[in-house]
Amino acid sequence: MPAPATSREPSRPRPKGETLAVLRLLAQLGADHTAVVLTSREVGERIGMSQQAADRYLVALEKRGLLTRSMAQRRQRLSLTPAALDLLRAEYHGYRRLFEGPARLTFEGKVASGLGEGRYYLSQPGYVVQFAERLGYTPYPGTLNVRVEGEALRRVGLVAHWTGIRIDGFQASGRTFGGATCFAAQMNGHACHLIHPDRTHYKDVVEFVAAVRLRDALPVRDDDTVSVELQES
Amino acid sequence: MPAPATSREPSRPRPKGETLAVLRLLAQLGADHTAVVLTSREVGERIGMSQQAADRYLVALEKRGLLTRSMAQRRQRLSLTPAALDLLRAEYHGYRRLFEGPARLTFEGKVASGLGEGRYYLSQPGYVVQFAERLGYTPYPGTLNVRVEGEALRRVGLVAHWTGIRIDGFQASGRTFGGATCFAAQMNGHACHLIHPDRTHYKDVVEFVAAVRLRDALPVRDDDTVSVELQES
DNA sequence: ATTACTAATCGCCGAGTAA
DNA sequence: TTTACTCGGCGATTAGTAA
Repeated sequence: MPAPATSREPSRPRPKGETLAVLRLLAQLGADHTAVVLTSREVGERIGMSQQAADRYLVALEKRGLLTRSMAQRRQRLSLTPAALDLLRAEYHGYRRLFEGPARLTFEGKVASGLGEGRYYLSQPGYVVQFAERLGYTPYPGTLNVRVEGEALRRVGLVAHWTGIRIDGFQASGRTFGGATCFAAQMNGHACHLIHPDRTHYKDVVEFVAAVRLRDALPVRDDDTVSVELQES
Repeated sequence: MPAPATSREPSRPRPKGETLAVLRLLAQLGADHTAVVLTSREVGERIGMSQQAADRYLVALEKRGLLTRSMAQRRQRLSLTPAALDLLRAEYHGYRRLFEGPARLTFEGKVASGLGEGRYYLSQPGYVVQFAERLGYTPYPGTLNVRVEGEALRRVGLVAHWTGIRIDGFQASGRTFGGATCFAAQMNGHACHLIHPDRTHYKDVVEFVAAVRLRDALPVRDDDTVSVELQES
């Protein structure tokens, strides 16, 4: 019998030991946006470990795809990968929440027409039962898509690190349906939820569900600009 | 021959292993403001370690003065000490600076008369030479004291975690002069520096130096309200 | 000088268990 | 049940070097 599908997909295994310290040091020295020239000895000194240990961390980080090393025989040029920055940002957000409380975010976007996928997914009982239970309502069977551009897109990407309401993936009809995380939102003042699928590949469109058909309730049509307020839970 | 006095006093030894993870977990569960009842097994589960390892961490944290445990024989009530929160806040600030850049802070306070100590310290050559070299000017031999109250006092306390311009301690005339950290500031629009001595015991008065006598340059007198803008470097 | 391998050592983890 | 000790094992770290 397989394990229950209650696993929380987006909670990565916590990086162990001084891995984060090394990544943070490199980021502080600018390896997040430019290549940085450092010897393993220098890295070790700053973290408080031997040259050998520092070197092993650097090698391990490269193997895990968190660090790019271009070895110039003498010295190595180090730069962090986007995955490493994601890791650091998740860590940052964990601390931020401690001292600043749940995050909020306001952005604007334009209503876009989807491909009708939303209706298909939101008619799957596996999703409906979870939405009803965890959001407190049965969503209207269809999503409202909002296209986000430019700087706002980057900000909206931060929700990937937020804690929200989990919707678990499941198997049905011989295929797999992925999980997602939901965040309470107000669109033009109307309560709804942003749906952030686990398998998101940095799109410029975000999806919303609500108890009613948002296009009628707001009301809005394609290309109308809407204002969204998000709240971490 | 002793080591050069260039040591940076306020950089603590980095906590090792999963110490920070345990502290952060406890803070997330509310141990920062209330006592939290948790078994060592529960702590271990959440961090991903055994009951024994978690227990060792709890015992070690208590020994280091970071955690208060009131053992009720069956279960322990855990609460973090201010020192632990300081540690977490320092960690938070390190990450914050990565993603948000140097911190800024604006507050108001009232000009207060000091005890004339400022003049004494600022006439010590050991300080003067460092100020001249690292601040870029020879300060007027006297500090302007500003009294801060209420919520602003808490915010000003955050500079303890900032990175600033170091002034190192030294020995002279048979006594010890402590180090300090300086931060660029604007008081009522006039450039100056806030001096944060290493040995500060949460006072409600902060000291400023400038190239000229600030009381004349602004001008201000005792009990006048001044507005200060701080900038991390 | 570097990086990074090997060997010896250290220390942390988890199992077992006492109180 | 708890907390928390001892002990065996193994992964991590450092010293010594090779390249």
